[in-house]
Order: sequence, then structure tokens, then C-alpha cells
Amino acid sequence: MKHPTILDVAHEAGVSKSLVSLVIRGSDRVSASSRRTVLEAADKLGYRPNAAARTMVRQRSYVIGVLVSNLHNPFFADVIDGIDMTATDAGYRSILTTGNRVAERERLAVGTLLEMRVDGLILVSPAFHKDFAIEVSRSVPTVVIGKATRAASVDSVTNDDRRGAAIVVDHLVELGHSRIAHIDGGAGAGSQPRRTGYKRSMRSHGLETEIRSVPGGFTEEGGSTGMQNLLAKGPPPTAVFVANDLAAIGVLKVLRSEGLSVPGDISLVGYDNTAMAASHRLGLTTVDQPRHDMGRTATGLIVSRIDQESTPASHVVLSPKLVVRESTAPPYSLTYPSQRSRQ
Amino acid sequence: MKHPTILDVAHEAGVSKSLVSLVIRGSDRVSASSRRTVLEAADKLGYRPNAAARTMVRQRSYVIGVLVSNLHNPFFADVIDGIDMTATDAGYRSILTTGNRVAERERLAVGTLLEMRVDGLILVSPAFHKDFAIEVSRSVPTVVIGKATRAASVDSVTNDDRRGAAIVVDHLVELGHSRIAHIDGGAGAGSQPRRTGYKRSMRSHGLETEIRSVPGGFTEEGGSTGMQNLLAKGPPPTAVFVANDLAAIGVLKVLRSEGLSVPGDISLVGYDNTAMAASHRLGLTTVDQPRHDMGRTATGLIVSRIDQESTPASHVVLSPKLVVRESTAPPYSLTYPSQRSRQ
DNA sequence: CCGGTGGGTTGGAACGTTCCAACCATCAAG
DNA sequence: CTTGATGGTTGGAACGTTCCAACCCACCGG
Repeated sequence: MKHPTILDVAHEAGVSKSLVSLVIRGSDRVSASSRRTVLEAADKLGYRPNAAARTMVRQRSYVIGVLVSNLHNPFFADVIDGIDMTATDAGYRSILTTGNRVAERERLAVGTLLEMRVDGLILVSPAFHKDFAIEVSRSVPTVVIGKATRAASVDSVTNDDRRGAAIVVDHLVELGHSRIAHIDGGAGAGSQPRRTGYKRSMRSHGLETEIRSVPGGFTEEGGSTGMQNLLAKGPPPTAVFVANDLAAIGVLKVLRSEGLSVPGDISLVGYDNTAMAASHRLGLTTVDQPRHDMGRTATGLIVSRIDQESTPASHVVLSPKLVVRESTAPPYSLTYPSQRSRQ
Repeated sequence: MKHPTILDVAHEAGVSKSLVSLVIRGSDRVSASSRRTVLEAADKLGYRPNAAARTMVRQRSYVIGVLVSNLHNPFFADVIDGIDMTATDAGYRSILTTGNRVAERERLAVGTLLEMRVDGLILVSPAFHKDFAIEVSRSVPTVVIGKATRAASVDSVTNDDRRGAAIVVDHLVELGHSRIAHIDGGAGAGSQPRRTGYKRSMRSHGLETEIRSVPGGFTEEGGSTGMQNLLAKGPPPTAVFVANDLAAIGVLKVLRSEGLSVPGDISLVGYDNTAMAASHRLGLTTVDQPRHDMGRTATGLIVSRIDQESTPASHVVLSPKLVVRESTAPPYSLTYPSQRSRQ
């Protein structure tokens, strides 16, 4: 249970601690013979280097700390995977902590990471105020994923939600839709840019008169009530763009219970490309955020900032892409032009 | 960017490093006045203790390392949450690493944790061979979650899958079912105990002649093909117990396309109580594993093992519980006794 | 045979803490 | 006035590494 040290190995191998250190670090200026003896001794004793001691003297831990706001959201798994791979490639290891969406616990978790003297910090959609991120960035290179930051000291990697919304509208317009409605994500993060992206894009297609955005939410229920409101007054849209996949499922339920078919009567688009969207009975057309890339670029930023400290912060915005499945099709009026009169 | 040390603080406050150390650790044998000066100085300089140095001298890191096999599975989020809370309560902090289901990467991740000299190690459904866990347990207290281990040196916390299957059968029998079939999880972990649990329980209810278990898998497709096989020959069952929720969804699709209603014609039960089971259009009756508790008890085991090393390993088996939703009901033959003759 | 060169090896210092024994006042008791 | 106790404070050693300057010993060329 007691860990052997470099000195134990040295003694066992009959050499100096320095030589053992050299061998462990893989230096090429040790003779083949002594390398072998040392390695054998280390192996025999079950030696494992002590990262704490190494961190002390090298003043570098070669560890990148990652704070994940919410492990329940499988969205982050891919981001983390991207981080992990890039970090390993760059000679770093990554460790995770989580605060479970509670700002106070997240701050604590970051504290742990800082005390461990991580060389860089990646904050994945943190719940705490961004001032805290800025404060932290003064003692260690920091990058935020998923939350826009304009700070000069902290890098950020975000997804272009406006553009994501725009490509949805493009897709629907291309199919021939014009009565395209939007059910937004309420107060949730990313809700606002998606809404404005929708509006802008509608305008740019000359469809400003068709703009119809109703409040919703990032939950199934939010989607349902949003859809009910849409159906309650005015002519029903031929396509609905919902703020996320979960809410889109809610919309789907309402449509089903109203006897409306998707995409026969109404085309439906979600957002996030969750597993649900793919595995649901009806494959949902949705927007895929480049999760893996987010992790990769964030790590890239951190690593280069570790080496050359004071470059101005970069704010990378990645573009999402559309995943077309079965929930979108040309509008009814086009497939059976005789049956309806509206353009 | 350069971290101030305890000496910097001491100098700033005009006291000795020892006193600063005392204050930082919250000792009660320092005068109120010097406590204040020290705290002010620390605050002014933005001092943060160096965990590496502390670990060195104390020979304890007060960190519990957690290896998670797969972050994509939201199942683990709750387990980790349980770990996290218990660890904090016991004065430890927890950090996570992941190997993303790849045995080699997982082993590497554990290596990182060991070099960091974590005081305890929690392995959540590791993909690597259990011999590795045993080897690791020689240098640090180790507990495995989710994978049964009989080793004397490593604790384990598992879920009683046999019992989970049994309570499903109990529930169905109580509703009046007797033709209860099972679609298993193929080669997946937990598949076998669920199957034997099903068989045993059937026998104990005197239904050995009704035992019907077909191969399936933990995927939607596995469920579908399993169900197709069940329908292909012999009288259809009145209830089906599927190895997990995802496969149950697959079963549901087949039933729908065959024009069979759930629970009208056939009752359906899943396993795992995933979000999917709750949010699906049809609320699925399923078995809930006490995820939170798994994390909690695992951490409890680790913590007590850290303090008093060489107690024999405990192997805790937790009991799952049934979550009844809309997918189960009394069999058709009972609700309309006139229409069918078979008991 | 001497000086230089260079591969291989070595001991000591340093990293930032905690722990411990020792110290210093101050004050109470004898 | 001395002794002892007590509350508060202190310096040095230790933890396990890496880094650096120094060393040793062949070996080579002059």
C-alpha cells in the first residue's frame, strides 16, 4: 500500500536517483544496460511516478482541468471526448469535475482544479456568472465553451445559433414552404439567437409578413403549448421550427392528437441532433452542433495559450449543420397543387 | 499569472509561514488579530493553496478519483452525483476521468489518477478486465460499481438484476398475467442475471411451462427482432419483459405495426428507467436502479477503507424498484373474460 | 603522455506545503 | 521572586521529484 519512490528504485537497481529519473522520463542519454536494470527494478517494485512531486518542481502539471456543468446532458459527452483526444495528443491529460448546474458547487469545483495547479481550464457551459470566469482567467489560461464571452482574457468557443436557425429556414424555403413558424426556447440559453436567426432569415427570403414566433421552452411541454397557441389562431403554418429536439417531440404529440400528419400536413424541425431525434419513431430533421469540434478547438486554444501566454483572446464561432430526416418535406400545397390555392 | 505562495503571504502580513499555514487550515490556536492580517494579505495577493505541495507532505490528497466508462450514458450522471455529494460531505473532493469505453484508454486514465495519488478509486462499469482492477487495488483502495467482482481486495456495488427481473414478473402475475415472455439483452452486461431472474421467478409462481425467453439485445433493433420471433410462432404472450428500455421501444414499434395495442393486447415492461421511458408517448413501466445510492454507498465504502485499510472487501448488492406507468395492465382475457377462453 | 572531448552518471538544491519541537511572553500560584 | 502552565508563534526538516553543474572515465589526436 505504500508507494515506492524513485529512491527505492535507485537503491534496488544500484544506481543514483538521478539516473532513475532520467530513465523514467525516457531520456536518450542513458546506456542501454542501465536503462534495463532501472526498468526492471521499477517494475519489480511497482513504481509509479508521483505527479504531485513532479508538478512541484516543474511548475507545470501537464493537466487540463475541465468543468462540466451538467453530466445529464449527453450533448457534453462528445465535447469532452473532443477535449480528451486533443489533450492527449498535445501531451496533456484531462480531468473533469462537475458542479451539477449549481453555481456555487461549480465554483468550488473550479477551486479544486486551481489548487491542483492545472495548466489550463476549460469551462463547459458554466452556470456561474462570467465575471468569475474572468477572475479565474487571471491565474490560469481559460476557455469557455458554449457561452459567449467578450472578455479579453478568456477564450471562447461557441456555436453559431443564429446561423443554425438560418439554415433551417433556408432548407424549408427551398422545399417550398413560406408559412414557417417558430416556437422559441423561452429563457433558455441559445434561445434568443435562434429566434433572431429565424427572423432575419425570414426577412432575407422576403418573408417578413410570414414571421410568426411564439414562446415555448426547451421542454416537451414548452413545445406542446407553443404548438397549441399556433393552432389556436390564424391559418396553421406549413412548417414549424422548434427551439430544440425535446420541444419538437412535444409539438409532435400535439399534432398527432389533432390528427395532423408530419411531414404530410406540417414539416417539423428540431435543434441539437440528440439521440432522441435519431431514434424516435419519426426521424426528426434537426440541427447538429459540431460538439466534437467544439472540444477540439477549445483544447487547441488552451494549449497554445499555455505556451505563449499573452496573446489576445480568440472567440471562435463554429457553424452547425443541418441533418435532414423524415420530418420535413415539400408543403401539401405543392405536392397536390390542385387542392389548395394559396401560393 | 505566477501563483503566490505561503511565503509571499507571510511576508506581506509580516508573520511567519507557519502562522499563515495555521490560518489557512483554520486552526483555532491563532489570535483573532493575526488571523485577520493573514487573511487580508492572502486575499490581497490572491493566494490559493497548492494541492501538490500539500499532498506531498501530508501523504494524502483528499481526492477520490472516479473512472467513468461512458459519459454518453446518462445513467452514470446520477451515480456520479451520488459520489460527488458523499465525497464532499466526507471531506474529499472527487475528480473524473473517462476512457470512453476503450479498455486501453481507461487503463491510461486510471494511471493518471494513480500518479495524482488519489486516496481512493471508484471504477464505474469499467471496460477493462477485472484483473486490472485487482492489480490497482493493491496500491489504492478501490471499489467497482456495476460489475460484479468477487475479489477480496476490491469492494463492489452492484444492482440486483435478478431481483429486478423478479419484481417485474411479480407485478405482471399480480395483474393476472401468466403468458409472460422475456426478450433478453444478448451478450450485454446485466443481460444474464435478468434472464435467470425472470426464469426463477416464473418457476416460483408455478409458471415454468410458460417460460419463454428469446434472444434480443440492448438496442432498439434487438427488441424488434426479439418481438418478431415471439410473434412468429405459438400463441402470443399477454406480457413481455424486455431487457432494457431502448429495446422495449423497438418492441413497441413492432407491436404497433402489427396492430397490437399496449397495454390493451400486450403489457410491456422495460428496464433502467431511462428518461426515454418517462418521456415517451406511452409511459413505460420499467425497473429503476438506485443510481444515486450506488454512488453514495460506493463512496462510503471507499472512505471507510481509506481510514482503516485492511478490512475484507464488501460486496454490496442494491435492490432496484419497479416504476409502474401506463404500459402494463391486466390481460385482455381478464378485462373481457367472455372473449377468450384460455385461463 | 597529455589535453581535450563527450557519453554516462551523480549529488545537491529547489519546489510549497505540513508537522513538530522549541520558543517567547504573560500570568497565576506558591 | 521563582516556577509552571498556557496561548500564541516560530524555524527547520521532510515529502518525491527535476534540474543543473560537476564529475568520472574512456578514448582520441597530437
